[in-house]
Amino acid sequence: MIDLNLLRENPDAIKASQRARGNDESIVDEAVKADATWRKALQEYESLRAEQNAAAKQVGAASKEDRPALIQAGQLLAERVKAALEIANAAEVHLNDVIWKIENVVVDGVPTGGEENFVVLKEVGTKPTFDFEPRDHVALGELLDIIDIERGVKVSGSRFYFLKGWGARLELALMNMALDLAAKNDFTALVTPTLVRPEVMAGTGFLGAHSDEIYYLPADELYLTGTSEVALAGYHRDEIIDLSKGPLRYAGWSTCYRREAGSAGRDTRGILRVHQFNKLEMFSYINPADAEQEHLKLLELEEQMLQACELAYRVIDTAAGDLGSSAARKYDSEAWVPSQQTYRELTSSSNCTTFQARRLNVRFRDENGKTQTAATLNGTLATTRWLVAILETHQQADGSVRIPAALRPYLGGQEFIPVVKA
RNA sequence: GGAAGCGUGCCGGAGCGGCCGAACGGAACAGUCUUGAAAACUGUCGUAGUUAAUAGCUACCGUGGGUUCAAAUCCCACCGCUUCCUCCA
Repeated sequence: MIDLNLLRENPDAIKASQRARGNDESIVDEAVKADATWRKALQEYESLRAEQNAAAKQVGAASKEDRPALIQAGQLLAERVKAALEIANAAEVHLNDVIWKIENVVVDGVPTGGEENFVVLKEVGTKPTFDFEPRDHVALGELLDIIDIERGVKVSGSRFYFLKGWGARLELALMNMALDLAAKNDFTALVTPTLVRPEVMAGTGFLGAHSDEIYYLPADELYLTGTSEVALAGYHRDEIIDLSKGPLRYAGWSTCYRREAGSAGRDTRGILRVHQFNKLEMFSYINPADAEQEHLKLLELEEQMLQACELAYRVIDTAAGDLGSSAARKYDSEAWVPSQQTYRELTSSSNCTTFQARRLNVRFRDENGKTQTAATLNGTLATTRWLVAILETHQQADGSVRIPAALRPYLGGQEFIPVVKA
């Protein structure tokens, strides 16, 4: 949710953001109008209510004889109050309807345009070259007997899989390495719930246009989360958190569930795009003044992970039109996937400024003791998808896969994943 | 799943339908005293909306409805917690 004060003081800034995103600008004018209407209605109601409160007090103090007349007057007043309240409530509902449609105001410097208008900030590492015909991760998974897609489909349907043997261990090793890195950098580990209430899901901004991406359990009114970001953002909902000793940082591990409703036919091969995977997510609660700096820190840690996995990658600054509704800026890092001869997203880090926290009512006390809405940021430190890039990048001619040195301590020192099928 | 009880401010804990945004205690903060500290004493001590306003007004006593001139206080529903029983790990 955007800041109402910004709407009142500088609606043009919001319009500019809407333009950059390719969103409707006129909704800002509508919001300004709705806000004014609501405030007027609210004042109307409040002054009537004040009158009523005073009148009710008189009844209490009045003598037996005077009471009937006062009560009768009060009855009339009560009706007017009720009517005024209804008007004010309706105005507030309308205001919220409009205001919730406005997406977060983008940070200065975010490239304008749509999905293809991203700016490449850097390219790191050398893309692997092979003096043999490289296999894709599906072939490698079969050869090494570490990814069983066939049985995943048998048990759960398309876009499901089993990780097996070294595959399962590799994923856990990756998660553990990421967790260690996070812990070293002041992130508290959290294993989070993956079923959340509607308010939390809505608060994080996932129930907007893309709500059909989300699994929902109507019998229990719970949503399955597509990322632990949801639980991590809800963690401090309705709290005044203490940021006086610095930001609150969490590293949330969870399984993630995505319906992939809009991507039928896309990435159908392998485990690049699946309904269920695991992820370690960084999440920071911070003073908004420090949010951009924190964003760079998250990116830096993501890069450390990519480098530890010895992957070639690039970092992009996502264009405004491709940002999620909560994000004011988003950096993605994409690793080179040899079988596709292209970069694929492995991490995504968003600065949500105060947008998410305002919806979830997460505040802190500033230097003056005043409560202020906190800023929230999130970033990926590891996901199951990383296995795709790792396996394909480090494959050998015989199909075995070299394990990056940084991961070996988490795998009992193992250096290669051996071929088990001829 | 069945039964009973309970949900009040940072915590504990009062609260006859009007005088309750809420007693009292603790914690915290500030000050007095003290060489310093403790103790004692004094004071401050919720959040939000509206407003030019740290004035006023409004709202909030689990949540949502209702009754009433007036609700923390009565009624209904829901949610949560505790205990007992049952069940299952």
